[in-house]
Order: sequence, then C-alpha cells, then structure tokens
Amino acid sequence: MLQTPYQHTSISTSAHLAQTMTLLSLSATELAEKIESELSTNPALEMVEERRCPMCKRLLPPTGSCPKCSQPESYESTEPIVFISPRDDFYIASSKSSDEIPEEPYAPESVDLPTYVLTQMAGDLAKEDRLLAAYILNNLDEDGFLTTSPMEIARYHHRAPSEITAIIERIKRCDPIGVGSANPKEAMLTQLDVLEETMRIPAHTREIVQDHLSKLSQHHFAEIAKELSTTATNVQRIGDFISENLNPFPARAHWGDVHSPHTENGQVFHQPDILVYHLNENPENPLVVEIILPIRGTLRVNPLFKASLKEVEEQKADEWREDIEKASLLVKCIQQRSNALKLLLEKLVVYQKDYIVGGDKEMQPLTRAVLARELDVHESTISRAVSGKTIQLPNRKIVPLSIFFDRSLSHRTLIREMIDAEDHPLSDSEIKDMLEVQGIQIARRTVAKYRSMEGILPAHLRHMSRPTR
DNA sequence: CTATGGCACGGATT
DNA sequence: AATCCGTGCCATAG
Repeated sequence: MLQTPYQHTSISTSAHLAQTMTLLSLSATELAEKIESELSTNPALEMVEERRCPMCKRLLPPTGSCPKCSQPESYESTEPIVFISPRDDFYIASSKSSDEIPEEPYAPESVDLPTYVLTQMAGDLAKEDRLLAAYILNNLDEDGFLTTSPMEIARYHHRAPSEITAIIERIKRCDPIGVGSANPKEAMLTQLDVLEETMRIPAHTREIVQDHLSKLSQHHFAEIAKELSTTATNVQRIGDFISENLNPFPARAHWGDVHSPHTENGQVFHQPDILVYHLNENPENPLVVEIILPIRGTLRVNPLFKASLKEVEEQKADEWREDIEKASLLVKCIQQRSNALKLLLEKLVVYQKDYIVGGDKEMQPLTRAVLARELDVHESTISRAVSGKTIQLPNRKIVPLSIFFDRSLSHRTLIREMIDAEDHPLSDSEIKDMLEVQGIQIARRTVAKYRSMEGILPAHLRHMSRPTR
C-alpha cells in the first residue's frame, strides 16, 4: 500500500534527482528561504494565495476552517492522520533591507531586529546615545551578538568606553533579552539577571552558566557536580532549568536554525518541521501529524507567463523557457519532498506510536536502514529526510526527528527510573543484571556510559541523598 | 577485590 | 570516507 510514487514517474534528469535530494534535506525554515529566493528571481514562478483544507484538499474561503473537516467526531479510524500543512504563520519573510544586516531571521513584528530593539529604548535615550545604540545594534551578527569590542566602538565614536558598555547593558535588557551580548554565556547571564527579579533561581545556576556551559551541553553532569560539591541530579535539574528558561541565542528566539545543540530534555530547537498531536487534544483520538510546508497558498508556474511565451522574441524565449523549466522543476521537487516526508512519517508514527504517546522509555530501537527497506527507498533518502528536522510531540516538546532513531533512549530512561526508585545504591553491574531480567542485554560498560549520559553519579557517590518526588 | 572511567577497536550509521 | 556507538581491556580509586 505504501509505495514510492516516483519510482514509476519517469521524470529523470539528474537535475531532478539532485534537487529533490537537496530539498529533502532542508528544514522547513530553510525551505522557506529557498522558496522565497526562488520566487524573487524566477518570474515564471508564482504563488497563488488560495487556501486548501489540509486534510481533504478542498478549496477554502480566505478565512475560517474547512466546514467538513473541522468536525473531529467524524474520525473513527485509529490510524494516524498524516498530512501536509501549508501555513504562513510559520514564516514571515524578512525584508532584506540594507546590506548592513543580512537577512536577519528575527522578526517578531516583521521589523528588523535593530529597529525592534531600538524602539524599546528610544524613549529614554539622549539623541546622541540613540545614534550610538543604533550603530551598535546594526553591528550585531545574525545571532544577535555584538562581535565588535566596546573599545573599538568607543574609539570610533570618540566616546568613553564606559559609556559604550553602559549602553550595551541597556540593550541587553531589551526584549530578546541578551541581545548585544558578546557570546551565548553573556546573554544567558543577562537573562538570569532579569529572571532573578521575578523568580527564584536554583542555587549554582549562575556558576554553571559562568564556568561549566560546555560540560553541561555534553551532559557531563557528574563532573560539574563534583566541582560544585552537589549531586549530579541537582546539576541536571539546573540544566533543565537553564534549557527551559535561558536562550543562548536571543536573536533566534523564534526562528533559529537547527544546528544548535540540544540539551537533555532541553529544547533549544525552535520552529518544528512536523507537529504530532492528538486530534482535538483528546488522547482518545487518533494522532494527527502535520508536516509543515512553509508557504501560504500554492506554488505553481505562472500560466500567464507560460502563455505569453509565444509572443516573445526568439532570443528571449529561450531564457523564458528555461525559467519555466526551473519553476516547474521546483514545484515538482517540493511535491516530492512533501510526499517523501509523508510516507516516512506514516511509517515512523506508527512504529514509534508508543513513544509519542507514552514517553521516552517506550522508544523503539529503529535504524534508518530498516525503514529504508520498508519504504523501498535508499538509506540516504531517509537520512536526508530526517536530518536537520524537528518534530513537536503531543506534550509540546520539540525534539529532533532523529530521536526516533536513538537506539539507547529507552534504555537510558529505564536506567534512570531504576536508580530513581532504588532503595540502595545500585552498582552498574547490578543494573546490568536487572536489565537482563527484563530481557535487555547490554554490557556493564554500557550501563556506565548511559548512567553518566543521564548525569547520574556512580553508586558509591550516590548514597541515598535524593529529594525526588 | 570491586566499581568505574579512559582508551581504543570494530562494526554500524550517515 | 567520516563519524558515532557499544564494548572489551586495563589502570586506578576506594
């Protein structure tokens, strides 16, 4: 029943293949950029802003939802519903204004970042300070960091360095809190300062941000714990706190690309490429899988452009034909991308349903190779389709799609649960034996590794100090 | 002597 | 071809 649609479809210049592969590996955000640039350079391509019901494909009025599909009662099937969901609220094309700021991805009100920040502070700044602030803001890099040193700016503007830093401090407290910092650490520290005014912050948080960020991102909780003489679980909690409340890349608050590392439960990921949830938020209902297609309306070859091809002088016609060719290629490839993702997700969601519904420990071990065989596509196709994409689970967590192929996640959480419930510090080999009873065979050494990945101290340092629930 | 962490090897994955 | 992951072996700490 599940077949690759394009094995028999015989369009096959190498360009097709190459482009399909490229598009497949793009995340929604990246795809949006690609489409945008294509739209602005290729006159043959157009976007018609019509809305179709994501589920039944019927044409919809400009606002409102599909009259037929908005009644969730009509779904009896237990099969997950997988569909492609074009949505424009996902991505607002940023105006590529000056070359000062190359395509800043931050766009809360579709203003560029410097303007956005400046308006927040303009009120209580002297005119010359405002200019200075504007200058600084325009020199931020794409992550919202200030890479020029205050000294340099001071010299350039003939101002005292202290004045510069004072303004930078002001900037840092503006909305994407931490903008204008020199680096992620500084940004996070600023966020801590601001947070501190309204809530309690776990002890040691500041020290960890200050000195142990790199270890934290590598999950070396135990090491950090040792240095701060506290427990690894505590460190891990602080890690959770940090990833929930602090954003190392303030300017990526809403967008950001997927290259940033993710921490334990930490979601440093931003816009998901795929959404999974229960229909109507009701766990009884089947799962709905939305694959985000970051466009509003439909992308197609402009029929007018095509029609007027005949009326153009011969030499231009070639060029035009090429544009049309490229446009239709892009459209086809995007369809293929969507289709491939859809097929992939249909399998994936069924296979990992327990995980999606039940949480980490239900994760099934799965390799790309197996899935590739089932879908009858090449492994690398799966790889591309999975890489760089994120998925939002019903519990609102956004995780990388590649988590579905994490062989050890279930084991790791199992181990953590065992230790959480222990009444006597379990040694690694004891854990290994217990797992064996449950039918899981892994080496003692591996248990140790998982344990440290989970940020759990070795048995002899653990004792029974554990304020868990 | 036992429990762990480090290093490194080989097979799987990308 | 490069990288990641599970594992075995060995040194070290307790």
